[in-house]
Amino acid sequence: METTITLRERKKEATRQALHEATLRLALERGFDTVTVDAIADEANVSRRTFSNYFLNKEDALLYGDRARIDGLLERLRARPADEPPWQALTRSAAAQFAQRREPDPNWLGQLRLLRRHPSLLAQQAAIQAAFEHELANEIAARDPHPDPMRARVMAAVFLATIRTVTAHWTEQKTPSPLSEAIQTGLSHAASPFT
Amino acid sequence: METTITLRERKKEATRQALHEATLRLALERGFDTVTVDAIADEANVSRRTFSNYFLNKEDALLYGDRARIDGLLERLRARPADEPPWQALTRSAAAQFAQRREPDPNWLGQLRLLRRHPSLLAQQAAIQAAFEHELANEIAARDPHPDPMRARVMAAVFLATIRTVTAHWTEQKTPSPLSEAIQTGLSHAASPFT
DNA sequence: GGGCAAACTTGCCTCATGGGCAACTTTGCG
DNA sequence: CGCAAAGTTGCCCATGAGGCAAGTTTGCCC
Repeated sequence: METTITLRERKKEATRQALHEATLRLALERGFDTVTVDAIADEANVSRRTFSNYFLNKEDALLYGDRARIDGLLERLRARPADEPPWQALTRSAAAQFAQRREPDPNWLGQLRLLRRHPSLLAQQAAIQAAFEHELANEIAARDPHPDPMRARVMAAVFLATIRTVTAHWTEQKTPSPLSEAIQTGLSHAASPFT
Repeated sequence: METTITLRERKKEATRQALHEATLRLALERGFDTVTVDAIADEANVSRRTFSNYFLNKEDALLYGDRARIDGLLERLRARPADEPPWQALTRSAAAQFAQRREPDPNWLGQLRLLRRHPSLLAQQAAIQAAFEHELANEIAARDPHPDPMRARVMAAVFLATIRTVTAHWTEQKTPSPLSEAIQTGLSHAASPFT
């Protein structure tokens, strides 16, 4: 599943990754909005036109990692026992996803720092998550003995919003505590009655 | 509070409203992405340059109503007794905000229909709400006897995500039941343990 | 190994857009 | 009534998205 078989596909993935990294690197160097797509394409040694073949815009390219991370989360979720209650499956998947690296990827931290300052990135991130919300909601409904579509969607939305919020908050505080802990705390807040 | 005193301010508001409505009208007629800013400005009898003075882009103009609605929500929240527990204050504010009209504004319904089909609108909406999240979180923290900043933010995010999700869901189902009910149900889902 | 088709990249072009600037018009107020 | 502030507009430019067609690379079958 990991190994993309054909050379063509491996190259494609490499290009995509290169563009993503070029975007991040330049954005951190010069500030996100002063970076042009031309510059990014240059940095990745492809034409500007090729950039457009891979990403819709700078935001999209920068947040490519987010897409991957969320995909990972979804995979973990699907791998969990089918009879596990939805919220527990979500929590455990999140735990697995965020616990993996002892110290977080510096690239990712850089991305988060940018995210905080640029509303256009926030918007794009939300759009990415919204696209996932449906799949997430389906997965949730599949585990619910009395599936209520709206409840499933709300749960999916709450889950994603919590992760996004906690991550943002964690980034702003230079908290020494690991992110995975913060996520668990946040999720438990979201899961317990707000009263 | 309602009456803007000066002529200047009334005119400004009228222009803004005209641009918003022109955007909605044209988007419903021709489809959101085939409408140009030029056409909108024309329809509202101002120059394209003036459009830019009021809104960042088409999405922003279309979602002007959302901004207003959210502002209303915040006002209602602030008007509530200071010692009311946060989640209850939120729920009641939402109830007041959504119960007001017996049958929803057809313009708003049109807007919601567009929202569903256009990710760029979803993104913009999320950005608007994100900008709001801080104020909401502050209001929440102010009501919490043991304020935990992260918890307040999570609560704000959960609240907004729930409203957004329920509204979207309600729009997709032609449910005969009123939106305000759906919102209350959704909020109660979000507030009760997901277990 | 050769060769063909599909996939990918690139350059070129066009149209839309955001926003700076400066001239002009409208409104507020002393 | 007249000036200053606020708002509008036209002009301009840098950037961007994406269609199209020519050129290049890769996959695959003979």
